[in-house]
Amino acid sequence: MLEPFSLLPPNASRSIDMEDGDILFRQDQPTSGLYRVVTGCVTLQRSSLNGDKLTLHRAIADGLFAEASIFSDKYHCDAVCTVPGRVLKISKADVISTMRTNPGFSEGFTRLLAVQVQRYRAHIEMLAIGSAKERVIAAVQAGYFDATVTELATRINLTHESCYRAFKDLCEDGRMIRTGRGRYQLTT
Amino acid sequence: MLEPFSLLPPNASRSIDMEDGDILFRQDQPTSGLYRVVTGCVTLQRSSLNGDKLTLHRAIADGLFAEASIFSDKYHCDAVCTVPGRVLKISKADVISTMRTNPGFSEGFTRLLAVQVQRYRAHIEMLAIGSAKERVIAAVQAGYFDATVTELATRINLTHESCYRAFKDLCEDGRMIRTGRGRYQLTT
DNA sequence: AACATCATATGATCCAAATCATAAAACTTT
DNA sequence: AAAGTTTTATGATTTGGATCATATGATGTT
Repeated sequence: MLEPFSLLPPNASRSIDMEDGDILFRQDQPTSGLYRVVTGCVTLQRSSLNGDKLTLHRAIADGLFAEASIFSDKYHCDAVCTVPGRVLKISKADVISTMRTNPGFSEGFTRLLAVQVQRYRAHIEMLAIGSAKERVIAAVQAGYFDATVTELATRINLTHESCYRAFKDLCEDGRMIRTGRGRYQLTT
Repeated sequence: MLEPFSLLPPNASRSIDMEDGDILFRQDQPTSGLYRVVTGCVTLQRSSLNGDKLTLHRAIADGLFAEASIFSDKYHCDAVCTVPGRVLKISKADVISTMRTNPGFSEGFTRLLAVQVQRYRAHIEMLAIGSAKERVIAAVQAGYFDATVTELATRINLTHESCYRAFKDLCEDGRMIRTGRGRYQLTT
């Protein structure tokens, strides 16, 4: 995918190192930009009236967050660093002005969001699959199994134990084959 | 939310009645537009090499689908009617030309997608909540409980039985109150 | 080289949600 | 008014995934 943010002026983004617990923005603060995670993790959360926190998103490497801030006066949640690392802050003013002057950027940004919508929908359908085995199959078909079994498991709301067992059972069923330690692939 | 599609020329969309099993488009067909469901349900699915189908999305009343077709030459999945009803087909050519000539439309469309991304992320985090009771609480806080308990249950991947029991337990815990038959609301 | 950490892997046990069953109230439809 | 359907509701039972425990190979650090 073409990266629309490369079309922004060179000084539109700023690198920010973050420590555990650092707050990038708070709910109701005026919006100043969107972010891209380079390393680490940022958790977006909203505090309810009584005090308990609702996690809205956890952004990890290469993930954008607060895209909607471009269209809003205030951030609608808090952004807290939960794994130390680095983020790129992308200036709202620059995004807006570039959107108005550069149709390529505007279209690229819109496409990027459209593709994300597509992926999230597919992901939500995958999470609706009741059986661990079938969910693992769907996830592998969707190309989710690019790294470790543990990471795959977390992504599809399974424990790593259940995920290993699903792989094992699927191999016994002949629907997958073990190609090495922690390596499984679909048959057919 | 402002409805960007109201900015399209009057003849940009076309109403289509659909019966169960009707196919609105097939994978690899050239893209001609995106759709809005008026009534009924359209399932987007991709057929894998062996033959079994992977559901990517089920669009219901007021839901848009195939937004990414605007940026793609071919549909990347099949769209099949699974509950009879009616859809509005929105012409790709008109969307593209309006995006290029009307900044308000372009911005509105982008915002619409950004808000959807936001919602889907929050939804995915909600589905990661292990306990039925906590998931129900999060769903109610997010404003999901606007209709029936059964509908809420389906949205958050619970059976209606488990959802009723969660409500009951939460009332016993004093975290919710029953305000009538099938009516529950948060305390605090 | 020694040590720590992480991913892989599987066995044993537990438990919460699914499933199955039933029923009454509410609401459609005929 | 009767019949059918949907929603609400809860009890009994089952089961699949979570949890807990353990171990080994791989990787990374001092």
